[in-house]
Amino acid sequence: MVVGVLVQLASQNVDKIFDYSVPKELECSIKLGIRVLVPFGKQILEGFVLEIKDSSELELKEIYSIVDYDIVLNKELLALGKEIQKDTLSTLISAYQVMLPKALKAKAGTTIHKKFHTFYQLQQKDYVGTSNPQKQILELFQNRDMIAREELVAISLSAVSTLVEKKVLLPVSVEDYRLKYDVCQDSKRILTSSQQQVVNQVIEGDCSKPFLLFGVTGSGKTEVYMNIIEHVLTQGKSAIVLVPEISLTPQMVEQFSNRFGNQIAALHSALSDGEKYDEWRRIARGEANIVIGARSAVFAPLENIGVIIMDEEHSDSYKQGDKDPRYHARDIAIWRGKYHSCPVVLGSATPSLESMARANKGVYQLLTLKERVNGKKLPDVEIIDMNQEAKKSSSHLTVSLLTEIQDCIHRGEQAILFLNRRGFSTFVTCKNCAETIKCPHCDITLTYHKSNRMLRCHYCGYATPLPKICPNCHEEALSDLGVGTEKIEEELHHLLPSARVLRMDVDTTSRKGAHKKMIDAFRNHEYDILLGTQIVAKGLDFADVTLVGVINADTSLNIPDFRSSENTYSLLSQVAGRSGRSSKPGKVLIQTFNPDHYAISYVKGHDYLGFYHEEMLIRRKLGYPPYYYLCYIKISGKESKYIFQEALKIKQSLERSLDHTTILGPTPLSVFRVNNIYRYGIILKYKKEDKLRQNLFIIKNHYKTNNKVRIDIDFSPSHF
DNA sequence: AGCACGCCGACT
DNA sequence: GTCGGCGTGCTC
Repeated sequence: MVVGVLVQLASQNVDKIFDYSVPKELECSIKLGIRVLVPFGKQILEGFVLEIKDSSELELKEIYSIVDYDIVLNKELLALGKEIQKDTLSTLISAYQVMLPKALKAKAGTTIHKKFHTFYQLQQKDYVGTSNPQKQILELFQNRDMIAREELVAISLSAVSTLVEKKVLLPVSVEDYRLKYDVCQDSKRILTSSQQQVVNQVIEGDCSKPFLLFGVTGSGKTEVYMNIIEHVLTQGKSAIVLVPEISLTPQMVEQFSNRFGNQIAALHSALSDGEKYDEWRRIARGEANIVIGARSAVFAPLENIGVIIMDEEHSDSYKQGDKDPRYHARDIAIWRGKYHSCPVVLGSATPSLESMARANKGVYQLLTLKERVNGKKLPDVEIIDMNQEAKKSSSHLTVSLLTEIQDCIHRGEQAILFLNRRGFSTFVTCKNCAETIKCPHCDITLTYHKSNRMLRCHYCGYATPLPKICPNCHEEALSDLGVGTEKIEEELHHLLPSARVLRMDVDTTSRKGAHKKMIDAFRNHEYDILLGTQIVAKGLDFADVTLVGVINADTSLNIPDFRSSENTYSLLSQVAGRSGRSSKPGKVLIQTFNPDHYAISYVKGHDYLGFYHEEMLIRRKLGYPPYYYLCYIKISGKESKYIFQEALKIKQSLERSLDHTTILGPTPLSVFRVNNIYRYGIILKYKKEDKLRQNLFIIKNHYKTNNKVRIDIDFSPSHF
């Protein structure tokens, strides 16, 4: 017997299948998708068995040993890995490694310490106890087939040992799963008719096309998901639920665990590697049939999937952009949906433009939830023009906002204050007229480089020195902006001394469990105001929050990215959606220097479609997605001149080989030098380019032995 | 990723 | 004459 093995070495040069012969005694343990140890040059490495055959033309070494007796990559995942390699031009090994928990990756450096608990199983069903404790113990087995040692020993230690001696009970070791979920049965709610309609369409409709569930904040999407899953479970199938970042949506996990108990497995970043491994194992063994998790949970080793749900489908956290394979979980979900012939549900209150455009073209099936459950109205949104306010006071909190906060607290209700911190101080704004300086060719905010006092466009490379005076109002008032939550907290203490403020950001929630504690404390009214960044924007559901204040709507608008309007609209809508979710009407105040910008003004009317149509016009005009595909090529290395030369060569080679593609750059990345590595980017825009992957593959191949140049390719980057 | 092979500079 | 620099290439 001969096996084809892919070694766990993340190097392009070794990313191919090597043949090994199998010693006779190991033959019966060989299966596709297990890991084996193989001699590789002078070292012994772990690898995946991808092929099993009778012979090979080469002279072969023998497999050293077998690592897994259970398959780690099933047939589906093996096929999916090849697809990912083809699609993203990543190495095959990176595609497989991203599917598995870190603990299964070679050289993780962490050993898994399993905890075992002893349980007892009934061996002889007809045995009747001879003593009272024995009878008591045996009675417990009437409706359970496995009982923990502690429970039985509590009745009588000696009776347990007698029963074991008589072979009535069998002790078994069971891995101690670190996470337990308890079911609480009464968490089911009755669906509204529109919710029910959506559920029916998913479970009865045509599942060959993904569904886009467009539902306003508070329309009860989670309840819809749970009902679909309930139906899927009755068919004996399993489900995957993807969430942007599970630590941001603890309430969702709670709802699911209340409803489905131990059937769920949660995979998220707050778990240790060991805990992730436990959960992954439970899934692989079929002990959990609902998987909830962030991006990589889309690879959960479930069999017989009945539905894949992606909540907040617009979130850019679904795209892995920092390392290979640069995949989008949405694409993987759709691929797996096809494989299992099951529905894929993409849910959002603010769908990505790509998805909505596909829905409009009929590529996705659009499902809509227009209203909040129980007929609750969406909150009133008021926009505060900071251009006027900034002249009156230098505070970040306007009088109108402070007054509303005060009123809200007096009514015994709560407020969320959102500080938009993205794009922190890399752009320049005029303090007098609020003008931000844009690229004349790209309609993109220029990025300010402090080191050489230049403004630069990261799309086309245009650069200009930072002017002394504002080109719009000719005042000498240009400055870069930046505020932190600490600063706002200080101001609040000063201006509203009696208000109890809970500050929540990366610094305060980094400790394990801190996030949940804070949420509970806020829910229990230990605080009046929840102040935070992105972390307070999404998924939270507090009944008594009737006011949401956005301190600075503009920061996300000014980041130099073609998606900045989309991200801003989506973010503001999501934050706004935190207000007035229960019986009391909600209000939202948005402080902005750009009150007339469409990404902000459409939030006022909760008019996603209005925003969508306006943004689509701009995308078409500027040649961005969804009208064009993008591909980003990053060329990096230690010698900046040489890197630029090579980047130029790549551009020229692409110009020669591609017919229907716009090629921009090479331009230096916004952070040009990182750890003394210089980086250039080339952007490709295309509608249809059959030869693209083939040509990029050749380029990547060409540089794989050149350790002075590193090439990273990202198809459909979420940002540059 | 390692590790060997290989062909050029400064040393016991 | 040798030790050692890291460029190039291979690992079934």
